[in-house]
Amino acid sequence: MWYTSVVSSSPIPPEARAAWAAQDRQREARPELSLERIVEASVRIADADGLAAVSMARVAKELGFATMALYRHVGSKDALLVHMQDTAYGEPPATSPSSLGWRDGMVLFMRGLLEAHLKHPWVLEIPLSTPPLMPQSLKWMDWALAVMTDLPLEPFEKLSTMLLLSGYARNEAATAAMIGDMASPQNENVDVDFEAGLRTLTGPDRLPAVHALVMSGRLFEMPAEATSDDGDEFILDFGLGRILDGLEALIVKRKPNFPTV
Amino acid sequence: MWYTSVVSSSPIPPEARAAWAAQDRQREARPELSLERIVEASVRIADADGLAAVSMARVAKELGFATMALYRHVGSKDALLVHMQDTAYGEPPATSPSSLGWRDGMVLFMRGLLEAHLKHPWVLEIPLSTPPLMPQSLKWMDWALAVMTDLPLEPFEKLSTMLLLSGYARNEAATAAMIGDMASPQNENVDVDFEAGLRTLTGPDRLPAVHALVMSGRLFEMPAEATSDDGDEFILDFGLGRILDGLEALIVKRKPNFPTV
DNA sequence: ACACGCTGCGTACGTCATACACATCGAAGG
DNA sequence: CCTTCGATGTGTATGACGTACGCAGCGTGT
Repeated sequence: MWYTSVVSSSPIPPEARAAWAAQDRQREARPELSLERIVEASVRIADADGLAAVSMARVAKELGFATMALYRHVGSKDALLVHMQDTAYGEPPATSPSSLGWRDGMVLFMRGLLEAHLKHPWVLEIPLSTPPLMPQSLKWMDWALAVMTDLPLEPFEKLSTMLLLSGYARNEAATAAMIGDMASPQNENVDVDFEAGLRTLTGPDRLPAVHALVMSGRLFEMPAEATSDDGDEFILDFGLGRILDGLEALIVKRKPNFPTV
Repeated sequence: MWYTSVVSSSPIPPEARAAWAAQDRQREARPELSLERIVEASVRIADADGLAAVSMARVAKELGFATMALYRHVGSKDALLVHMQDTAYGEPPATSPSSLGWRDGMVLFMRGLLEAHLKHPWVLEIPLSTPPLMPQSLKWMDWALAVMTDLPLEPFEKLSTMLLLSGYARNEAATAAMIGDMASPQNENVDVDFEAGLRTLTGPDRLPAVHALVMSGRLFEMPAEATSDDGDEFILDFGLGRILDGLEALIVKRKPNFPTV
């Protein structure tokens, strides 16, 4: 209290003070700290150097602020991670969901989420800890539910379907990160280490089923038939095809004449 | 060198030295440090106090050794986490996989893995970073592949199916941890917070599809029809049913007469 | 003119993984 | 029996990290 009054009558003349203040303000010409800027910087760091490189200190330095300044906007590092996660999902497809058949729509949904995960692989290191109530999560959710509007499914079933496919996308991304694109269209790009590992760890008596599989020599061979026989579609991920076929089975059981596109 | 000779002719008489050595050996009556004991202690701590409580210091104290002693057996904390993860999976079902129909078998596979995750929820916080070459992972994999031995599927497809279902189990566990058993048979035990959150965050213009769904008031109502009409099966998780139906569709396309049990 | 609240800052603390040098001990080999 | 060696356990020290806390400066409303 008395300290401020001392400062106001300090040897520093008011002009000098104003000049310094202006300089300070210029330094504040950096666009001001905000949650958005913090999250965006964190995502940039994670994209470049991995999630482990995202420390409060590093993020602050990236923005030109002191470490503790971040806490005026984020609460905790865990909160920051949640924001990063949601940001990484990005926007759902621009295509209007109502303009698509349910099958194409759900494929687009899953593929879009998968791409988001591949673009920001570090999301896989952030555990799913909160219910999906964040903005981007909800936008994707809304998009998927819009695709399913007319399907003869209960609300609960639509929600489950959406969770099934988003979970599948996350799993595919994790599998891809682990094994190296085993399930991707171009089947050449296979991490041989996994197969070699299986080969040395198994034997006719040790994990015989795995052994038989890996010894077939065709573990990473895509069945030619797997190309969609609907016509012109490209090769689907195996699991995605199964899930959608299973959904279709339920739909036609409910409404035999329902269009299966 | 000279130091030891000084010790051997130190003021401490040989009897005393022997006595002290014996005492030391008694102290070593603790069963000796080993990878197994370290992992087991870590799992115990995680089960009791969560994964965050698992620090090298805490694990060492639990076993009565010094912190750094652990590094003679584990290499790094990340390695320890991988071991914990694999341990948490436990043993695959005791039931012989060949004694089961493929559908029952795959249900058992998924449910077993799901149970393992629910018993050790912290596995969800450990990212899947290595290809599944650890012992328990491979045992589960072998069990699932054994179930699928006679199915008319390519090796690649069997592997994909197994990954699809194990990933689904992990997702269900994550969803259960987040939302609170939404997809479980007893539909009473629902985390209302999620629904309430959706209700306040959405509106007719804001995320309309989600809004419509949550306003139906029947979001967490299980459709009565979802009880299996195959006969005596209990209510399946929705997603599991879809996946298996999709698999069945592929199977009957390959071999129309193949038994669908 | 002053008080208040908001934002940013600097210091300080406790925790963590882990590098490194050392001690102990049993086994091997002369 | 003495020496050597490799394996195992220990103690200390370091650097990074998240974050509690109190202060400073600015803008706004009285």
